[in-house]
Amino acid sequence: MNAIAYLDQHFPHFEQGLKEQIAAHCTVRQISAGERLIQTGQYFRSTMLVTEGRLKLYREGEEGDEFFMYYLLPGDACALSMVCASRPHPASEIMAKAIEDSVVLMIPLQLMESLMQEFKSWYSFVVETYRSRFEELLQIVDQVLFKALDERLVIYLEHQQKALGSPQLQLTHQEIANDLNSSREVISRLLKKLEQQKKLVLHRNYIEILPG
Amino acid sequence: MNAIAYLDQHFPHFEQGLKEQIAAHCTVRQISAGERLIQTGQYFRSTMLVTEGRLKLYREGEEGDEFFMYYLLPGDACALSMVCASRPHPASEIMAKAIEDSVVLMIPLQLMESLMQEFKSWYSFVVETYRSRFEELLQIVDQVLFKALDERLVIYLEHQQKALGSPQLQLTHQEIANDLNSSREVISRLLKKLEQQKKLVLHRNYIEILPG
DNA sequence: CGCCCTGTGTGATCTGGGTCACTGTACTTC
DNA sequence: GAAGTACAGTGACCCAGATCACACAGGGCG
Repeated sequence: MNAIAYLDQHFPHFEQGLKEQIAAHCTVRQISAGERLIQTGQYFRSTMLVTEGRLKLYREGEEGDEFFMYYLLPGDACALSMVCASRPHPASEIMAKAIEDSVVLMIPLQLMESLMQEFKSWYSFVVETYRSRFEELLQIVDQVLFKALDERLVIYLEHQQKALGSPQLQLTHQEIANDLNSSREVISRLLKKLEQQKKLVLHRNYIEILPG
Repeated sequence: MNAIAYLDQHFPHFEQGLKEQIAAHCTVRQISAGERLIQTGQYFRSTMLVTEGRLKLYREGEEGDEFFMYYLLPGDACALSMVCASRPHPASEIMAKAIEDSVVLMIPLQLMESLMQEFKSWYSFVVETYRSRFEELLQIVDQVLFKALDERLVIYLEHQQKALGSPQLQLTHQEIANDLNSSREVISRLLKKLEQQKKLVLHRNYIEILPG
């Protein structure tokens, strides 16, 4: 599948000319499940549009802790690759990992400015991407600040359900603990509590969210 | 003082035409010390440029908790007013408070897009503002996530010193506790510890940061 | 001067959640 | 089917930080 076809499929609201320009200059990159896309401490040289698969975006702490922030799904752009990219900068401090085989279009940064000026739909897309990531980040800030772990866990599970599009979540307790920067035992206990409250059922290797 | 004069003083890198356009459409707003500028739950209708004074920007939790995020100083723009503004949106969930008598230029949102297209210096300014606030927010996230309170307090004090431009910080322990979403007693104890480490001297109503 | 009010110091206690040390249970591989 | 290897459950313990309950100091003001 070529760049234009991907763009048609996941970015249908882009003008034709915009799609052509992107296609002419971008490179299509395949990422296999488990692979890391952005490494902490690495420069950006391109903006990324996700067209296939599912990526998880993490914030990395200094001691190698990883904290899950959000998913990138087809049709999404990595706001960070736009933002941090805009000028040379020491370290990105974020990390993206593909959890499925994925495809991203890499748009060289130099193109950004002219696309912004030439195409209204690109301008709005970029601004909207900024806006929504910014807001997401704000959400994260006050979850971490103001909410206890049990509440954060519930929100996390809801997120997963939405992003994965299924009430069966293929997650181990250990993974959840990593994503929330907590520990397995604590997550196990909290999950058990939620099970008792009939909000979910625990199985081996997956969790079933009950509706309601 | 009129808008052009303010712009000349604090935004000298703007093109002349840009300054004129802004001056022609913005309104100059005076805010007195202690006044709140943005209320949680309120829509934005303009982007703000700070030209005088000092504003503190808070994130508000659901139960009325306030968490200090950063200062807005002359020459700064409120990234949030750009971001959230870009489309009607339920609630801002952030709050700005003037700690000195301040002046801001309010630029109507409709102007944004044409300014972006017409003026390179405006485009870079906006992108750079996004970038730096985004990064600040990321810093905040991992401070809160990965650092203990004593370390966060040190960072906070450094911030204050930089933003206020003086090693005498006119802050009560209670204020600091509010800003860090902690409690007075804990802050008092930690400050005492820092005093014992000769990093600062505690006085009534102000804290003196020792160099080094 | 005594009164009050704001800011500060300090101990006692409580609790969420992290850590340690296990046990138990499925599933895989040979 | 035995052994090894993820995953999951559970108790005991610890600690940062919150909360409570004070006591006290300085500064204004009648």
